[in-house]
Amino acid sequence: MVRRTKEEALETRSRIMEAAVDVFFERGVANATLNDIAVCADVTRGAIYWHFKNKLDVFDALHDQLQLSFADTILGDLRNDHPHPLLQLERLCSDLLIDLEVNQHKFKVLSILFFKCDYTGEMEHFLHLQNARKKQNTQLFSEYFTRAKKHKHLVADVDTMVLSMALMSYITGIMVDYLRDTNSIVMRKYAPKFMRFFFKNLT
Amino acid sequence: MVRRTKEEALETRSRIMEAAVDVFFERGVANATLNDIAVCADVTRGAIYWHFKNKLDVFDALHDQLQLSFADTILGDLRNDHPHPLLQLERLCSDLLIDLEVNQHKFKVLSILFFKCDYTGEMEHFLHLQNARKKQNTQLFSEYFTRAKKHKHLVADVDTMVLSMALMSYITGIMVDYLRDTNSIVMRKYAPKFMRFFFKNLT
DNA sequence: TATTATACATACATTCATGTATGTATAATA
DNA sequence: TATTATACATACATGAATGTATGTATAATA
Repeated sequence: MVRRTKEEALETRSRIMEAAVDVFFERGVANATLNDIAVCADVTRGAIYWHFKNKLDVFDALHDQLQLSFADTILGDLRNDHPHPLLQLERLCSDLLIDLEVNQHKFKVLSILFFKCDYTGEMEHFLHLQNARKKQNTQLFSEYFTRAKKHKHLVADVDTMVLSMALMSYITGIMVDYLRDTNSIVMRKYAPKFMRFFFKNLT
Repeated sequence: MVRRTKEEALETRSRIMEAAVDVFFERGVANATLNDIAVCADVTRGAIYWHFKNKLDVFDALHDQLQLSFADTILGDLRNDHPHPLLQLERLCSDLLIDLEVNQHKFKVLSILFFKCDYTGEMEHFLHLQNARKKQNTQLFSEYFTRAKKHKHLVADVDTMVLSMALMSYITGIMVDYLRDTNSIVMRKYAPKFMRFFFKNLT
């Protein structure tokens, strides 16, 4: 029994979160027990109850982390004033998809969100969060199209919001299908193809 | 305590399945108890254990039912030798999406599959089933494109499988986004728009 | 340096769903 | 019509996860 420093405590907290990712990924959120997570993080349940209110609170932390990372990526990309916004967006989307193949952490967390948890009861709240984020991200996507209009790369009468929603759903679908069956395609090869197809009749 | 006839027994079985849909939809598969389902179906757990092995077996029945219905719809449509396969497929996809808004049962079951269950442990099996079905349905989709090539509606050098996969993912994404937030769009209005956009550069 | 709050570990009580075993009235069947 | 299998209902034992209460060694702080 040792009293940890504040630094060590923070490290414990993030170890718990990493362990939660692994346990949620393998056992599912509903089926995962706090003891599973504790064992995986090499602590006891006491530690988890110290850092988090309960299992939901752990999930909440993971959820928040991912949601923010997505919006950040887009916002960061938007700061770059690209001469051809459509190509810029095409590249961004392609990269987002390919990142699933590269970034093991994102892959696991997204797999959890799509396939390893049920959004009922207190979990339903997270669907609302996802919807809110989706609307924000759709807005961000439409910004690319608006810029494209200014560059005369896009005819003025297209509905940028419908276009953004379509693109968002397209990406969601590709992600879902990929996460469900990782072996079905190699993202590095197919993501550009899929995206090229979408943007082909725009550029 | 009455002994039911065979007819009544079959009715009991389907009542249990319907109740399961409602309970799974509200409480989630993992969180739903067999007692919840029993109460909802106005029977006891004994009845469920008589008709099904356990909760997973109930889910399996629901899963099977839906999977078959989808393939049937496509196969039935393919029997119709339409003069313009691309428009035929566009219409089919649009109808499939709009059906979510009309058919309450499909809506609930698909919501369960996407958002109310986690595919871990013994549930993982169903992901494999879904992958297998997806491959079959993608094949069926590509049949439309192959026919379109014969009609010279599609240039010969496009990869029909990639096109089918893209379309499949597109539909998946639209479904997921719609099921997650039913109020975001009116399918009757947007499904044709989304589909038109996809087929615009093909037709 | 004395005190206090921290960062956990340990122990316990409660709840609750599951599977199974058993009971039983009555269709089905011969 | 007698028998048997059916279609459930009821009762019970088991296990397991949760939340909390309590213990404690030591950073932090004054």
